Amino acid sequence: MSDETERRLTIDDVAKVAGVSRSTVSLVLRNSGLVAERTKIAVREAAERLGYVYNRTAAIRARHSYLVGIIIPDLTNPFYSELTAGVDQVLNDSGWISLLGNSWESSASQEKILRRMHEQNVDAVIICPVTAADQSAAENLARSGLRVLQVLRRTEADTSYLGIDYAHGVALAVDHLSELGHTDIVLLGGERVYSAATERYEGYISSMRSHGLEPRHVPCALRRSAAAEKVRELFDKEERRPTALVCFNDVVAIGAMASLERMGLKVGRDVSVVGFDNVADAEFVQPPLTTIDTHARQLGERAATLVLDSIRNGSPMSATTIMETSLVVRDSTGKAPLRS
Amino acid sequence: MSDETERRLTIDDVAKVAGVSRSTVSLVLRNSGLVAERTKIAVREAAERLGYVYNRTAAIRARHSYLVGIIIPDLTNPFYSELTAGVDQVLNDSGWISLLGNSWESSASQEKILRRMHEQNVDAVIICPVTAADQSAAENLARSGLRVLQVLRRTEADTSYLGIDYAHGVALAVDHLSELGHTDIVLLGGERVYSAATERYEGYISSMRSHGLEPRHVPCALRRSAAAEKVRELFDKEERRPTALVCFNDVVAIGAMASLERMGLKVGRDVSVVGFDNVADAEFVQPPLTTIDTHARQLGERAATLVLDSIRNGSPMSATTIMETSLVVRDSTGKAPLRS
DNA sequence: CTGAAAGCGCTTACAG
DNA sequence: CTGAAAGCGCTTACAG
Repeated sequence: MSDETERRLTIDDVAKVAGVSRSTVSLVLRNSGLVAERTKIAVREAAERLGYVYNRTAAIRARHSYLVGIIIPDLTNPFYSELTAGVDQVLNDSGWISLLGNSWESSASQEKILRRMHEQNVDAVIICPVTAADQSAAENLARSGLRVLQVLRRTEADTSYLGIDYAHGVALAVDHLSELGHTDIVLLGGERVYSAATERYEGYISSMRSHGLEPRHVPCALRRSAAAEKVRELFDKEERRPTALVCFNDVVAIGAMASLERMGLKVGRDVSVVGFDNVADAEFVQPPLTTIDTHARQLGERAATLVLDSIRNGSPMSATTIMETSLVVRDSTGKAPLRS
Repeated sequence: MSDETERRLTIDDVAKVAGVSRSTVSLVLRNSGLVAERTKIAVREAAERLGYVYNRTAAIRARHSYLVGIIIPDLTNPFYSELTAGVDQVLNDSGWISLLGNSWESSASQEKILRRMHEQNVDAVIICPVTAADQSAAENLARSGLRVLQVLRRTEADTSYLGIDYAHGVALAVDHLSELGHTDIVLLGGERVYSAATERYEGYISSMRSHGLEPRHVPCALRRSAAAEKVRELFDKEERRPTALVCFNDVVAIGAMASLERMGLKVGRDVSVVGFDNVADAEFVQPPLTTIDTHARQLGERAATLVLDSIRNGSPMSATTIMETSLVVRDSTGKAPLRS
């Protein structure tokens, strides 16, 4: 049928075959109400028969690019892959497609990705900004003229924000442990200073205070291995061993649990551990992890929905949306051991 | 500085300020060697000062779109998120950007994504095709004129392929268990028929035979919960309990282990479990999981590299590339228990 | 080395 | 309802 010369078919080819003008084909392809039903059918048939593929790239005068960027710091963290899957799902269902950017917490690569997405003319970008975001990065974000929704972390940049009530989530964890009789409850994780960390921290401090307990924060990097090591140090010396750990997220909790088991401490009996996120594995580690569910998938879906509504209506997004968390009790938490 | 009327700046604006022609600006932006150094500097300064952002979308005559699609069946599986992170990394480093598509194993949505990526004029697509891929989907893939690289799964579609030596990987697992004295070794997982499943299956069968052992395959869906349930059924009755499980992947293994522990069986002593992939959590579950490392990240990097080389040189990709796996021994495997 | 002109494959008024 | 013309913001020969 077609020659070797791989020329991509154009709207004009379709027009010729269908016996209409280029404008009419264009209208049909975008499903305009202006065109007669018969004409539509003829055009669609011609396009189908020829194997024509619409070239959105050439539609530079169109209102939308149907591209939305999603920038996250670490796709490898199950929380973020879940979030990304949620975003992608909703975008796809609506005819949009996601441009992915994994920044690895590097503000340099975040900047690069952001610019490239801008160049590709994205209709919006959903971004969980890197913790090290310098002022200028934040400024650029707001000034760019891009429609941007920050998620999970809130920087100086004056854009819309979709977040989680971290403070309340941590309070749920502390309340749960306090009810079980724990008094030495350590907050594990979070070295850097950024909103998602300080909100957790403040939630922890104030809920410890409200129970009349003395807070203790042990900062650590958000990797399984770093958490494992920190916990080893923490329990190495006999004195001041906490009886419970509130972890920054499930990844930290899983690292911590592995370390405790290796030291011969039984999680859920000798030491209680609470995670944060309710990642897919949380239910299947040993013992199953008590955690604060942050509903990653729904969060992603929500982010995409907010952004799409705004794109389609040309309306601004609501400035701030906060989602609630919930406590999921499993076996990694139990009654506080008796004081020895 | 700029008015309210959010008109995006064009190359002409830059040209005017820099005092050169539009063509010259275009050449500078693409870093052509044709332009004098002084001119380049002047143009770049003007662009910078104005805050001009290149509009790649309008460059419809350019050779590349700088977009590469990556389509996977489940971003939520840590293996795929690792793979995707690898792809994204390499693409970003080279100035490309990834268009993400999560098909959720649905061939309908795979088709939609593929078409949308084609419409967006991607330079290539890296795809792990859905298992249910019908003939027509595969045909389309090959005929589309798109540059496509299939990864992990090989369909009828006649495109380049980057895969893993699954058969050998499974054989490594069986050899390991056989050396530990196991004879009742079950292959757990893989219901559907597609290359990555049959290759594992064949590797299992032939290596069991070579050890003079009787193979037994227990199909099950590739989710933690499904695996947990299948294992419960399998160990429910006293007779014919296997002493070792070779799992389709780590997700299955983690589900299986959770179930065994719940039944009071000690993994690594009563039952040995081998996973597949060496996912990040494998090292941190209890007990740490013996598994076959499929090097997901490197695989993704390799896929991106193959595709980029082909894009840049306009050369075809090598038809088939197969990567090797390696055995990682941890505590989930141990000597076969004595026959009771 | 640089610019004027034509072109890419669409969309958008506008006329009928 | 449909088509001819102009336009989008770039790139690409081509001339000098």
